[in-house]
Amino acid sequence: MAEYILVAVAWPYANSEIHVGNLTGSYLPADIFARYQRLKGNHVIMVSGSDSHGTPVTVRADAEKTTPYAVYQKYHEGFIELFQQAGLAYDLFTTTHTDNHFKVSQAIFLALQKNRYLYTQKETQWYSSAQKRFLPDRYVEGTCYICGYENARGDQCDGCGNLLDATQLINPRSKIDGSVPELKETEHFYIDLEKLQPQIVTFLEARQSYWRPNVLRQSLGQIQAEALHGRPITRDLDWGIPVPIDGWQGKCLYVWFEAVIGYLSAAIEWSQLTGQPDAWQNWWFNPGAKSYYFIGKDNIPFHAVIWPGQLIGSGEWFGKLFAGLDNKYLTLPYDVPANEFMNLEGKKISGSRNWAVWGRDFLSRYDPDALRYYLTANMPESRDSDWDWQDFLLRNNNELVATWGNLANRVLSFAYRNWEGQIPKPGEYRAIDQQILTRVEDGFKSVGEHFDAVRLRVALQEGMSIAGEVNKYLDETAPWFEIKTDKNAAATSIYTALRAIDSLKILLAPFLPFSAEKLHHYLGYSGTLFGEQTTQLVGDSLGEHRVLGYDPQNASGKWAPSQLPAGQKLHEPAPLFKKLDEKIVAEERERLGR
RNA sequence: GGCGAGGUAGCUCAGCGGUAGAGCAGGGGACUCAUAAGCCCUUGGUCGUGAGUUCAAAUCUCACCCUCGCCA
Repeated sequence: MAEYILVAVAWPYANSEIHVGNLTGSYLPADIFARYQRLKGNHVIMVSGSDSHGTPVTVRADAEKTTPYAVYQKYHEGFIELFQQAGLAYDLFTTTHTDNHFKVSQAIFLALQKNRYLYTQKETQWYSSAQKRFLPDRYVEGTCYICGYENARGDQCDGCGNLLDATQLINPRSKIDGSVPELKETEHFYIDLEKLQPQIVTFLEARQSYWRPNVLRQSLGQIQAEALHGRPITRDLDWGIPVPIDGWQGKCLYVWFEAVIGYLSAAIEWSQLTGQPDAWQNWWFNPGAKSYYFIGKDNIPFHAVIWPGQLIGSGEWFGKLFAGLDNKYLTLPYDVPANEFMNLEGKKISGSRNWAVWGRDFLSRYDPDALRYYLTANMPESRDSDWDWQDFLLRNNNELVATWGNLANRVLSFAYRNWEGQIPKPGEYRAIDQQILTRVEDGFKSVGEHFDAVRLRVALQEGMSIAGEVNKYLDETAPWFEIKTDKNAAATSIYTALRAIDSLKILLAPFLPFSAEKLHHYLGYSGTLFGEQTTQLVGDSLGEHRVLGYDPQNASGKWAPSQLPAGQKLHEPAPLFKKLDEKIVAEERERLGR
């Protein structure tokens, strides 16, 4: 029976470009997983969007003498362009700056309040009278009250490494304009995580048998070591979602609180845009639906602890307030397969120092499947990994091109040339033919199991090792000899090999969608394996936002072994991948850090 | 500072109590359908450091060092 699968993907912050570390950390694994689930015939929605609010966007806007709105729009457009080029097939990639998201976030806030999981608390914070706004801790600099270091940030001192209480800084000054701030009292809403803790623990315990150990320790382990405490969910800011309470003008929901709600609001927006307004409930009000959250390790506490807390705390009230339905509870995360980080040439990726491989820049010189292959083969699933240009070159040339691309190409071109451009008709299968076909067909089970457990590296490895065995099969049957003496035997070998690559095409399609479509075409099929990426401009009271979508209508790929029909007309084949020149290694390294 | 993850062949990683494994790179060989790709054979490691438990430790315990994340 088809399952409802929600693929929830981290929301990129709309104040910087996306680099390969971001891609391999969450966006790419999510897409690979979603494509697999689509091939399986499950009901998949993959959603995310630009995280558009918060101080960093405002600060950049000030620096560039523009508006936060313009800053977020600029990066948002760039994200959509990149995701199209990289084949990241979101059912909806939207933004947090929409009427819909505002409404949904406010409803979650109110539901938490109805259930008495919110409280307010007064505190003092640095206030810039010059700018007429409160300053977040990290935008205040001053002398460290512990070590005397003069350029300590409000949240942490780079001199002694201690975390600081910003209000105790000596000689404070605004990092934004250098003005001297003053302490001022302010009041904020808090989410009562202490009260939610027992339910959060129950939620985590129910999932500990299959969650990744690093995720479990950062969530359940952390809580067991140290109890949860309340956390502020509002800020003194005007760029964001207003607190939906009278008398709270000028305050907004804290970004971390509202951005995660995007997983829910994006599903709702997707329903509306596709003309099925209640469809989101199949994922969000369905205890049988499975939601997978693809995020980086820095986000584990938010997704494995606090977000479930927000959902649990909303209880029945979200359904009542937002949809007028009783007795509906929001679906809790099924899995949070968080990845570690990717470094670059042995050093931490740093955007500000340009120590990064940027997604769009990379794709202006190389193909998306080459990127997807390397990032999957090297995905930081269980520990930090490293992007190394030499390694990229070697893996591209020796694995992707040599093992898989060359296999497809040698089989296709041999068939095309010797059987008038058609799939040859095989004779009786010999033991060796049966053996390789069984091996390939078993791949749907073995690779599938790895996918189900979100072990993408191993899934790819298994697929590639099957490709290796088909190469061996060809060497053993040697159809280029057979054809000289027994064309029928050669036809059997080549048909078998074609059928094997037809299956491998599907096994590898989630990783390598562009070349899989090419191969699908060369093999003479007319449809496409996957649907199409689309964009559209949506208007609401906050302005216009472009969204990236996915139209599955023409998707014909199925997670099942090949039934390749003999006699089918082939299209003239060409290599699936490009071999790269050794000189790119030095060239690319030269660009870094400049 | 507290919690957590990781440190195994040149590179990427698996193994997690019982004579060190895979892929790629390196070396050699037979072939030629193929993007000089594929196939066969092969070199290579005192498993971060030090100590302990055990008949036996990469695998368990403790300390320390290095990298990374989270929290206050």
